[in-house]
Order: sequence, then structure tokens, then C-alpha cells
Amino acid sequence: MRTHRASPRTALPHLLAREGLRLTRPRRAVLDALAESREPVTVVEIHARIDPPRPNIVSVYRTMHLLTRLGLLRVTDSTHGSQRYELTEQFTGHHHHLICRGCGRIEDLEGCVLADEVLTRLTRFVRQSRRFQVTEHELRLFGRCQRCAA
Amino acid sequence: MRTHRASPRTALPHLLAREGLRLTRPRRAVLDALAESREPVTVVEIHARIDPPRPNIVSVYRTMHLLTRLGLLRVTDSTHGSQRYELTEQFTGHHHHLICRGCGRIEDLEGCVLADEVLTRLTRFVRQSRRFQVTEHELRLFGRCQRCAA
DNA sequence: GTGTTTGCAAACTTTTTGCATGAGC
DNA sequence: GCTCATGCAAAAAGTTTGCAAACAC
Repeated sequence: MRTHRASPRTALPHLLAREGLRLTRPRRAVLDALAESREPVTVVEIHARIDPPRPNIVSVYRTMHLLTRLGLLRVTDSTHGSQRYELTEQFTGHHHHLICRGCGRIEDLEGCVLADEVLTRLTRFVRQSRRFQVTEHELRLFGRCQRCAA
Repeated sequence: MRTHRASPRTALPHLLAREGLRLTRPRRAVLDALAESREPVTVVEIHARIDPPRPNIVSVYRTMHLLTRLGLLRVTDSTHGSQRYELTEQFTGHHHHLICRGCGRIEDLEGCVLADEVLTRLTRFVRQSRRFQVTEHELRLFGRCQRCAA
């Protein structure tokens, strides 16, 4: 059991205050819905998971942008239609994704299979040969989930 | 220099004929534009790269779907708005992506850093623990390109 | 009370669909 | 000639913007 992982509910008030921004009901509702999701979600999904009275979906779009700017959220896969977001790794822990080619569903896969040494070497190689500074990596495994394999 | 990589121009006629489908001017034009692209592209980009008389963009959308169904194309990243496609690895060779968090630009990174042994072990683990059959993997390195680092 | 945020309406962008005309085989 | 494919128009889906009213601090 891990107790050292940061909580987005705790982090948000401070980040907002620092920029003179406000902790409102829609923002709290969006963050709560995000915190309960164990896989990347769309704006429409988050909106649907908030129980009435729901904020307008436009406010959900705006909140997702804000949380992304503040570093709580990041954009991940969007292989089926719309943009998907997930909490950044300070809140979820480092993990990768299983993506079904059949139904598009995304599952989290805890942990990382890439040895530190491999990543360090790769990061240095890319920086020197391509002038590209790596800050994060993501491994996605595509295939068929149990249901779609049938 | 590699001469053993398959060519999509060669593969398409046969795949179409097999299903009673036709090799038309728009389909040839789209495939040619794809073959010239070294990074994942959007429908709008492909449409723009075809020199006039251009097919209607709706035909480009339909052709992209068709090529995907036939296994020549696959959907990759769409972290900035619209869907991106690239030729499958039988045509491009196995590679990974560098994605700039600043401008969204995607570059190809040739080759694979994951040892076969690691992949085999991972595939087996995921199949047994999650009933998920892995068919492909993709490693994405996020960060800052030279221009956006400035 | 002041300035930020929200909701609503509307614009915009991307993608899909229906249908009559045109073109491969 | 028989179908399949295209173009055009329009609809649908996803996302962004402007502005007056409402709320957090």
C-alpha cells in the first residue's frame, strides 16, 4: 500500500491561489471525477460522470485546459475520435497503456518495463543526435482485449 | 540501403482486386502522398499535398479508412486536434516517435530500443494476467524539439 | 466590491452520411 | 453494362469563443 502518492485534490487549491484563480464548484467536480478514473477519459465522459446539477460541458472543456496548464493533467491517446486526458504521473504513478484495436478501450498497466539504464542511454542519444530533450515517455501496447478477441 | 521493404504502391492493386474494389485516381494519389511522408499525417495534410486537380477531401477520408481496413495504414497519435495516420510497419520498418509538447510536431525515430526478450516477457505477462493479446507496441518520447526549447 | 468564472448561444473544425452522377473493370 | 467510387451538400460530432450574469475571495 502506497501513501506517498500526491493527491490532486490537495494540490489544486494551492496552484490556483498562486495565480489568483478560484476554486469553484465545477472545478472541484471535474477534478473529483478525474480522480476516480483509472484510465484516460474524454471531456464527454467526465461530464457524464458528474452527478447533477452538472456544470455546462463548456466549463468542463475549460477546466481540462486549465488543469493541463497547471500540470495536473496531460493529453494522452485519442485514437478513437476525441481527446483523452489523464492525471499526470505524480498522481497516478508511472504506468503504460493497453489499447484494444477492436473497441478502442484503454486499460492501465502499472509500472514500467524499461530499465532506467535503457532510458538514460536513449535520452542522451536523442538529445545529441536530434536536439530533442526528452521529458517523458509512454509505451503503448496495441492488440485485442478479451471481448474483442472472441 | 534496404531493398527488401514492401512498397504500398505494389501491394494495393492486389488487395483491392481481391475484394472486387477498384484502383482509382483518388486512391492512387492518396497512397502516393502517404508514401512520401516520413511522419504521421492528417487527412488535411494529405489532401493539401496532392497536386491539382485534387480529389474531394471526403474521398481522402474514405480512402484513409479503406487503407486502414486493408492493413496498409494505421492510426497513430492525435494529440493536437485531428487524427494522424501512418503506413504500417511492413512499409516503414519498425520505429518510434518523438513528440514535441510545444508545437505538437512528430518525428520518426528509426529502430527499436526494446530488447526482444523484454517484449516477449511483457507480451506473455499481459496475455496471462489481463487476457490481452498484444500485436504491436509503440514507444513515444515526449519533450521539446530544438525550436521549442529556445 | 472587484475580478474571475460560468452558462448560454453561436461559431468553427473535423468527420461522417445520403444520394445522384461518373468511372473502373 | 454492372457496380463501385466520387463529388457535393448537409448533418453530426467535437471544440472554441464572446458576452452578460453569477460567484469566489
